[in-house]
Amino acid sequence: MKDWIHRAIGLEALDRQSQDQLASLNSLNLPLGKVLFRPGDEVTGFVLVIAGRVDVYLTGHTGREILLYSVSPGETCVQTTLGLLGEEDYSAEAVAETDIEVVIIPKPLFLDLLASSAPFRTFVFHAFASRLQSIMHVLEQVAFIKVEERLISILLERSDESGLVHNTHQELATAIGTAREVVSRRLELLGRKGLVTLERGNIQITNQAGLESLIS
Amino acid sequence: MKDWIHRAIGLEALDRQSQDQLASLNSLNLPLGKVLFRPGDEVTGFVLVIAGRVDVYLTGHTGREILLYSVSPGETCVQTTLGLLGEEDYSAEAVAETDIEVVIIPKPLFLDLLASSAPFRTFVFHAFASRLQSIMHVLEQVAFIKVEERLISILLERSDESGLVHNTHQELATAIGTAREVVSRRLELLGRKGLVTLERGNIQITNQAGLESLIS
DNA sequence: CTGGTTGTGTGACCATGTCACTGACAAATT
DNA sequence: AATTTGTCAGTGACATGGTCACACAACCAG
Repeated sequence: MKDWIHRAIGLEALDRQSQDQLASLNSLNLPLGKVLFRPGDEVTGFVLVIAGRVDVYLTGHTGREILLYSVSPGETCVQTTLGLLGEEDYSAEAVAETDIEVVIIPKPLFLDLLASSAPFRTFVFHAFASRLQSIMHVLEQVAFIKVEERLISILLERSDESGLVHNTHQELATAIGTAREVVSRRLELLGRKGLVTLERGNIQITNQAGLESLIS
Repeated sequence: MKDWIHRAIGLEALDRQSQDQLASLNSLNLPLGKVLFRPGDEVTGFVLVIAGRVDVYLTGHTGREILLYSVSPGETCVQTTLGLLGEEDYSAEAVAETDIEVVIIPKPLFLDLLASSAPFRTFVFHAFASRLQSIMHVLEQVAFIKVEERLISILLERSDESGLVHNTHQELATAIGTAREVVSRRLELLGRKGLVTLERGNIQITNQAGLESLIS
């Protein structure tokens, strides 16, 4: 039994037979910054993240990007599933945000498992459902929620215990689907209100309660 | 064998056993305007549209709405699948845009079919995949494409042979995720350019080529 | 015909996205 | 140590888009 199966959160519940079928696959280690796929690439297998984090972005023709979702260990990239089931090529871009370890299940084995293993099916369906949910959430945010609110949410979400957010303005802008300048201006306003302090490359939250009171 | 199974595009390819299991269900006729579900409703079954059209909207807190997708005969509402598989309640609203005929497959039977019938599984997966794709398309439009372009697209898409679009400004606004006033203004501009003429309740395209030249 | 309802037009105003820069800072190189 | 290069952040000007508050016109039912 390959080590990665034990470490693949969500898969340890798999039936014996499926585990055996997966046992022949080896996991790959890839470095931070590695692009797993780009728009237009053909889908060749089902990507499962074992360790690290992969972010999936949608890119507009202007070059602006928006974060669709992050893939954590034990999760899969739905784009992949989409391609395998719907015969569509990728329309988004996936980038390793940390060093990562992934397993790629080739299309034939994937389809085979899907047909033969109820637990695997459940795993795939649930992944699918939760991604769709989260993409709808992104859509809701972009379509209906003001930048300030989205910005505050992402700041709170990404801050560590001491309230430090280690992100550039550009990264935050991408995460919430707006332009860098807009983030800069908003952050400056939040700074003036005494809620955050700014330095190159990171933002320090100085009044978390104050920020929380500004969102829904 | 119930009549609706013959008329359910996409399901006639189903295996015999599944058809038998479905045969006990009756289709429902519902009138235009009927709300199939609202945000927060619990998901009780898998909804399959046999005839007519159902539109699914996402509603923001401001009351503004955006069209996620339309469900045509033979298609299903993914929201439903999402709820059945992910245990989430509905987050969108589905409204019958015409008189409709639908079949509701109760959750237990749905799960049963999913486990036992490969064709049914394929059907569900493909529906799922294509919806996800289309929702990503909506997100892309809303996040990156200007209103004028989206408006022209929807006009061309909804015009009949003679170039008539039978929609109110509000309906168009909802379809592309903007406000009615914005549509009114844009249409007026298009009118001034001699590309369309406006009347209460519909828009007549007078220069299709001209419109087409304005989009990507 | 008349009052209610629905669809449209408009001005004002703020929020956001884009463009074109400037300057600040840091790491790598002379 | 000085210089170059690349990344980050700040800023003004401007166009587009979203919201609010109305006015008004067209339609429908009684």
